[in-house]
Amino acid sequence: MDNIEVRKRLKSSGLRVTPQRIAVLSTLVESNAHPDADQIVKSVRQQYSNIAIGTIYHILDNLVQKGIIKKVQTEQNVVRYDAIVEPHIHLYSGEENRIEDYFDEELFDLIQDYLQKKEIKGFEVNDIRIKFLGEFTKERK
Amino acid sequence: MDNIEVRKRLKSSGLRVTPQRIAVLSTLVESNAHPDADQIVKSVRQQYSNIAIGTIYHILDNLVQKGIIKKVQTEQNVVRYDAIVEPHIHLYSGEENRIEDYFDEELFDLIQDYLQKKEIKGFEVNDIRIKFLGEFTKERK
DNA sequence: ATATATGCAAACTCTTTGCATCGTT
DNA sequence: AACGATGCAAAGAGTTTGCATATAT
Repeated sequence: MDNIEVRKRLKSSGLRVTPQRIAVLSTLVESNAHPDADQIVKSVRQQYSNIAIGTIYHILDNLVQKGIIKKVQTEQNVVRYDAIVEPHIHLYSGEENRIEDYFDEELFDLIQDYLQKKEIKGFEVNDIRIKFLGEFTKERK
Repeated sequence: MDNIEVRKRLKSSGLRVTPQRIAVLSTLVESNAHPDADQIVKSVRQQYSNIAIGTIYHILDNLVQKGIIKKVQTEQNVVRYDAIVEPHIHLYSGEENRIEDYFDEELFDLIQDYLQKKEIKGFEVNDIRIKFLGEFTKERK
């Protein structure tokens, strides 16, 4: 996704299009490492050396509110961010503290179908989060 | 589970059986609310008024290391704890910040079977974490 | 007796907040 | 011009750490 597309996404969400927001969202879109706020700060500061940490947190909050990005929880105590909002699975290695995306529509369909047949009493499901904990092997390294 | 069972669990894991550990683990076993460290401190202090926060964190870490309890991530930035280590799903309402357990062996079997047939390239799955985000309806309230 | 656990307090990390200034619409 | 966004610094929450003392084995 290029900058024009990033600007469009911001604009259509009703957020003002500022250089800082473009930089934050671009960074996130270009990264597949699910960076935390600190990593985003470091990355964005290569371009905007004086962007404030508070601003980064504000922007990330804005983007989450608008559904443009998602928060990712980790075993550590740090929020990470993901620019992919389509359903997907996170492969997580605690040893490496590494998150990779794993797309498997078939599996999601399987679960969706299951939930439709056998609904949960007293709970309405809006979103499904699946995480596989484990270890990355050579092929993926 | 009574205190004797809690002591057994601690002992068989190799941890020294201290009153503080018994209190922390008992609290966790008796709660189904997936409490965070602060809530555990408050609960345990009804019995041991001078237990230190640092000690609670130490104990919780010990228990997690030994696989007696598990950490639970939430949308907020607080770690919560779960004494149930068997596979189960978490129903989570952000509005209420509430986590409920949902046991569904059939669904886990479904996923297990699926993973056995179609393994993920470059990743070995050790644990599956599933969370449904949504809203609790009247019946469950 | 020894190794480990606890209590306490200080330190640390990540995140949030208040407020003046700046920039987008 | 007006409202919202940014920068800065201080504060806050949750968690970790160091060290002396206490306790389980």
